[in-house]
Amino acid sequence: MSDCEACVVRNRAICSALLPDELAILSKLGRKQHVSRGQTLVWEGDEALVVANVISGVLKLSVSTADGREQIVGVVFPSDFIGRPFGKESSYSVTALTDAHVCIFTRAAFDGFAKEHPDLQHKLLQRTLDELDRARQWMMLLGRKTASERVATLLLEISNRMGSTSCTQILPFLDEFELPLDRQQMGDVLGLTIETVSRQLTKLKEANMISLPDRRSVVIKDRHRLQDLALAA
Amino acid sequence: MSDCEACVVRNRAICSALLPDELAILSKLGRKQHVSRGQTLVWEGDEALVVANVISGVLKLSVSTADGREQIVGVVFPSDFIGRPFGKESSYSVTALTDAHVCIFTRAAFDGFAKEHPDLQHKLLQRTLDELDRARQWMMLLGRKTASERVATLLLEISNRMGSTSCTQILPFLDEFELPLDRQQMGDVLGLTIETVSRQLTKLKEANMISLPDRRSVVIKDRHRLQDLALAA
DNA sequence: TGCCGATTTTGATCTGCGTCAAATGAATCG
DNA sequence: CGATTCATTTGACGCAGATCAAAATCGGCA
Repeated sequence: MSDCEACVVRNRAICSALLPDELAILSKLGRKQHVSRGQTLVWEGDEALVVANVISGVLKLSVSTADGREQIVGVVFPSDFIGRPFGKESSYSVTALTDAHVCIFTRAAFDGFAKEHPDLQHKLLQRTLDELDRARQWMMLLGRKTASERVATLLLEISNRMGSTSCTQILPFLDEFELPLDRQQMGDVLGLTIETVSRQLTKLKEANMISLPDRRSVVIKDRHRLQDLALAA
Repeated sequence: MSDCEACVVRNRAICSALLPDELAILSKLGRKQHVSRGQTLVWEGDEALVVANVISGVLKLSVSTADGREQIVGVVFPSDFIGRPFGKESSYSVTALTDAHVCIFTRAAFDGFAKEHPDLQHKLLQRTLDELDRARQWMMLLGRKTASERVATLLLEISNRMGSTSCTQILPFLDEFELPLDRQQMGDVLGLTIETVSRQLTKLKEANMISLPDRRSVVIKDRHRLQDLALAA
């Protein structure tokens, strides 16, 4: 793999737990790979043979039923970690929502390296704990929030996640951003249909909380009111 | 704390990662505590000051909205780990569903010990990854499954979890068991109302997939059909 | 610039589950 | 052992969001 020291996510990915010489060893185990929008990196139910760091782009983690219903169970951004180290088949598919670059490892190679590097495992544990907290917050959304609360929550969540990984790095969130998801995918994250998502967006627009310059863009015009709605107060 | 070597969950809890002399040190940091049914160990939003292992009993992890809606985001059984090590406030409450015994540590003491014991952190990482997989499967349930599919899934899940922690230890699941949840709590796990849960149970009973000897007992009479329903095929 | 296919929005209608209310059953206690 | 209380079930009805259908809008490309 090319130079890790120059990697744009060097300081945010789990690699930040490593010293330069350790990083050099790890870099030999992985390789940089391009993933095109729509391409699936890991299939639900397959043995998880690879893990990866996201360098650029956005990917979804999704679960499907036999009859074709889909639920997106996670969205990963640059510097996030993908995959299931230490055994087990993957319980979800990983698919690129935008063109992406990932830094990919075979699970066997990564596991072996991780065993020898407690600091890396510590970083991974913290990340996994954070991810679990996020998943649980989302369970509240899916189990108990109304459609408008769900859509408001998603917009704020994306605003926050995109902000913290934006090039500027300074803003905690962005008031204007491009959605990495289309309407169908927003429905799949929120447990709603495409029509309901569309209707709720129109309502938020009419209530002057947001505007929608084009189908992929969102401008948050009244963050405060959007937050009140999202919190389900 | 009393003798860890004799602990009933010694071989299943994260402590199994430790050697006898390490265990002796850890045991000095914690203490055994009784928690009565209904008692809350950790409050949502509070700084997470304790972590614990469950020795006996069942506890729920729950999230609430300002206006009183509740979602149960996890149910923990004997040998499971509770809490959020390494900083952060707790994003959920922990409350006993039955009388319970836990082996409790201050977070500071546990964090310090864990830092020195990579094997413990490794165990904790695996457990957290498993928990995350379970949470994501539950997101599919909450986002996309119908009421009857949800109830079927819950019954099978409890059957499995209770089986693997039962005294016999041999069975992968139990066909007869006591529910640790009442109807309201089942609704709170499933994102349904108490009435819907009750109606679906009646339907499953009428379809001869289960029987309900009393309000807390369930007998699975046709696991195969129940599984088909749960899988949403 | 104007056409074509895909995405999104909007409209009309339906339905699964929620809400409200009452009846039944099971546990506790004097 | 009957009275009280709480949990659960059952019934009637309403509504948020799903479904089905059509119109509008956007993006790409010749």
